[in-house]
Amino acid sequence: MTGAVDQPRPRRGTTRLEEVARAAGVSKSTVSRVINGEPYVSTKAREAVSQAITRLGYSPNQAARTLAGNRANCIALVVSEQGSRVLADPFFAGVLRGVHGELAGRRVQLVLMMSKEGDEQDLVNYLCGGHVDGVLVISLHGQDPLPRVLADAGLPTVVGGRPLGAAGVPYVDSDNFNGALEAARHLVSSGRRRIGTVAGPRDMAVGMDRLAGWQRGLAQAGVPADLVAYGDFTPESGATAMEELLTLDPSLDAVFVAADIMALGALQVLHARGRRVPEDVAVVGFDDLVIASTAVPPLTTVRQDVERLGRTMTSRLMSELAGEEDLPPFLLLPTSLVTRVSA
Amino acid sequence: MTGAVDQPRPRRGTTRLEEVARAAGVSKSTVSRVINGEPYVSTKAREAVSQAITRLGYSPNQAARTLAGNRANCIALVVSEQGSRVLADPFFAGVLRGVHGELAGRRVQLVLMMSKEGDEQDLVNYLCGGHVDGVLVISLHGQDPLPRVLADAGLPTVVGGRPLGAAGVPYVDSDNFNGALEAARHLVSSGRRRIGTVAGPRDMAVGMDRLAGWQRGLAQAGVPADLVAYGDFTPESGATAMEELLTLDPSLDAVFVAADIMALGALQVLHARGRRVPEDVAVVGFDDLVIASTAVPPLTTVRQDVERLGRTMTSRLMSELAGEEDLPPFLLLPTSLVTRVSA
DNA sequence: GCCGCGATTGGGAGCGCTCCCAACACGTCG
DNA sequence: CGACGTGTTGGGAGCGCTCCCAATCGCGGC
Repeated sequence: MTGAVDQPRPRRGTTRLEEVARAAGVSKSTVSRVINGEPYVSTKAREAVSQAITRLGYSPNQAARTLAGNRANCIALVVSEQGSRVLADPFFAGVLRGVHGELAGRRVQLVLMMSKEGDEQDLVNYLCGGHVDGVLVISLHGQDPLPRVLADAGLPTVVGGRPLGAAGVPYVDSDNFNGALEAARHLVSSGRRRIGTVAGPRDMAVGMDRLAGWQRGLAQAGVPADLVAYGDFTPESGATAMEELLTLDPSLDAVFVAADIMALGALQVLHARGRRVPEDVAVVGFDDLVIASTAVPPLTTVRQDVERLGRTMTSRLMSELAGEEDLPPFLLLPTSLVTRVSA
Repeated sequence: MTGAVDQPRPRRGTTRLEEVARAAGVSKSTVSRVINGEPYVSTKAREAVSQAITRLGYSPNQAARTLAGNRANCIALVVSEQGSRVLADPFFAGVLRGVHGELAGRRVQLVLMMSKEGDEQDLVNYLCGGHVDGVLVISLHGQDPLPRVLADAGLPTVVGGRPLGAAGVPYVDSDNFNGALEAARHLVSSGRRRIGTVAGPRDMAVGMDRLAGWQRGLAQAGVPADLVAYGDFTPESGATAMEELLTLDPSLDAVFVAADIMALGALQVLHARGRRVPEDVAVVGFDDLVIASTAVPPLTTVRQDVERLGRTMTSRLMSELAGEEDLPPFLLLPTSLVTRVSA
């Protein structure tokens, strides 16, 4: 009916904890203690159990542990499906790698969930239903209420990227503001004076933070920050925004594009309009995607370490789950300017 | 000790099946039947239960279902960490989206696992330990024994991308051969005669299949297929291979690059060597990544639908889990040439 | 009017594990 | 010398669900 797995295959020949106990000549309790690294087990018993486990190829039944222990040994990574998929791809893959790397060695599984329009309630029910110990949310669009809801339900939650609609929920983000600030300074210090920006969407913190950094950088240098166009993290929107900027001020001599993927579109337009990069117009991107180095010309950009973002989110969550106190309400990861040819 | 979650929080206030039963005025059994869409429930009872579920926000405890039902309601997506990460990114994200989309509506969770050097045995133990009902493997490198091992252990397994080392395990792949064939034909029919290729690694089926398709295409036209250089699905390797080809035959007038990401490197080299694209050298890529359209010039390429690959893998696996018989041993998904500027 | 059979329902035994508690073996201390 | 720790062990009650089996309810046919 639901299309679920409905073929109840015969019980697989899994070795059970009890068999390990028998093989090691101890009780179930002792085996359990060894598995969970608890104290109060003699060295002798511990070794006997370890050997039995290896010999039998025993792997504890997660479902049973979860059920009995009231602990899922499992965290969820939730991705809001809304927002630009284009942005999502390399970003998401990087975060995922970080999350997974940080989880390696801990006996914690990762389940992946994507929130879709309409099934938010199902998602919340599931997450709050004790199936997971904590949640990592990658919130792509601004006012997503999900982190707030989860946190209010008492479920440990860490958000990737500053959430606009969930003040108070711990988050980890790249230092978008200072990255953009550095980009602006770089352009100013290389003698540019009419500096525009292709900003990200107004409803995303990442867009606003990079815009704010750019503004501050120009303001500090006494350069006007009036050339602003908005895109949505697609190449096409980058192209459109670039055309807007050229219309606003044909004498523009530099542009900070708030994402490499949009910078590709911008470069195309500059190319088509006969502007040489970097001679006529300098371009700085953001993210340092793989393709930044193969752009024509190779793109100067602000590097953010997305994999580290994933790792940091995870370790922050695990610390909370381990009961650590006085954890920071947010963490900002450093960004750095990568100078190539375009600026 | 293991760094696992070790704070046994107090039991969360989850509503249980029994409470639903009481609220609906029926027995646990009846509620269970409703949840699982089983027959032999009166309309009246079914409705009462449904209402109670909604009202109480009930979500069944997966751990308990798994434990009792001997069925995990969960499949694993395993990614071999080896192989090019660059290739992995957009490919992986696309597959994942497909898998997830296909799973939507089925009560099946997706857990993500990456195989790392050294912990293969743990992975196999875990997967074969009854924690998952089936496995999707994205096998990036050639002779990975994992699919074979899983299949031999009786665990339903579907591989994404033709596996070299696991004959007999069902797989889904894009039709790399015919895609490359079409690319070669396109180049021939546009008058090119010295056509090279930047092939993928020799130990990956995707590399060999695309190479074979290109060879066949040229052979059918009576054009020599002697200009071959190999890359590893990174832009840098694409650049190096392109230089090789130019050295092999400076009069080359077209190149089929077996991946867009390598094509970017190739374009850079052609640019640097003063060859105009497509006037002097035509370039066809493969994959149709987002960045293909923003390359300079926009890249003609063979499109493969990675998301559909993920969907197809999943539905194939679910069919098997549902006990369907006579399922195809493999499935090839069509590819199509997307003509832009570069060829 | 009684029987049989299909449609429905309820009861309860586990699934494999964790965790609480009691039991025991040694010391040491008063 | 007995009371009292500290370290170590085993036993057994559930965790929330599924699934088997038995009980019940109609209802048409003989």
